[in-house]
Amino acid sequence: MCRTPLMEIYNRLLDRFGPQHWWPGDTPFEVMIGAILTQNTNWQNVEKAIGNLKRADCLSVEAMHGLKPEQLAELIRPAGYYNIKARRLKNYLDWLFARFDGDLVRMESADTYSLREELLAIHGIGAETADSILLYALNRCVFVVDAYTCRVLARHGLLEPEAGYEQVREMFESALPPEAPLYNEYHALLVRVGKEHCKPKPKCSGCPLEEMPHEIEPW
DNA sequence: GACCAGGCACATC
DNA sequence: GATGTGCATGGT
Repeated sequence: MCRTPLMEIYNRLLDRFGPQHWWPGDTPFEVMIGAILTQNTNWQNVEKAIGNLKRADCLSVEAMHGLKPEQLAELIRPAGYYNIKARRLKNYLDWLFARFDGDLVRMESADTYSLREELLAIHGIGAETADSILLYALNRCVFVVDAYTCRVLARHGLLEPEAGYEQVREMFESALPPEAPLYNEYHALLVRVGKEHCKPKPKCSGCPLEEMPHEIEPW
């Protein structure tokens, strides 16, 4: 059994919270759209926006691509930053059509890291959004780092305060077996424990990582 | 009313 | 390269 600190943390979180069944989304496309809509936004607000898109029958590659930016903005208004996000969604859809003719099946055949580079080149798609799409929509073995990941690890002294996104991602990917279901569950668990026990302020309480075994130390 | 939420791009120094 | 700012809704 793998006993690295990061695996130990994972096992603790899984014991405490159980499987999180992420990402909430019915289809890979819905997951992709949710990844963009949730940028710096509460998931509850994203659900309202996705609900609007579904009711308008616009939660498909073709339908959304056919919307004008202002129409899309109105539908996603509850998710906040709606003008910016409408533009970002359009940029993503434009790329999907330019690169794969809007066909997600064709997207599946692309290499993970060349796909990652292409996603990062889209205006409005940053590292976390790209990796969320790769892991949660396409089941690629890429660890998603987010604000919760950094906050939880930093709060427990497991991260250098100045660690950047790529550094944290590589830390996880080099410490864990390369299994997408593991990455999926781990990130979801970090969000869960972050939401419930690691508020920005005051300090966290009742966190299952508070009483880590002695052998688990910062690296 | 203040704070927070599963970022990102851009301006400025 | 580091730091600050705009983008915006909705829940607590």
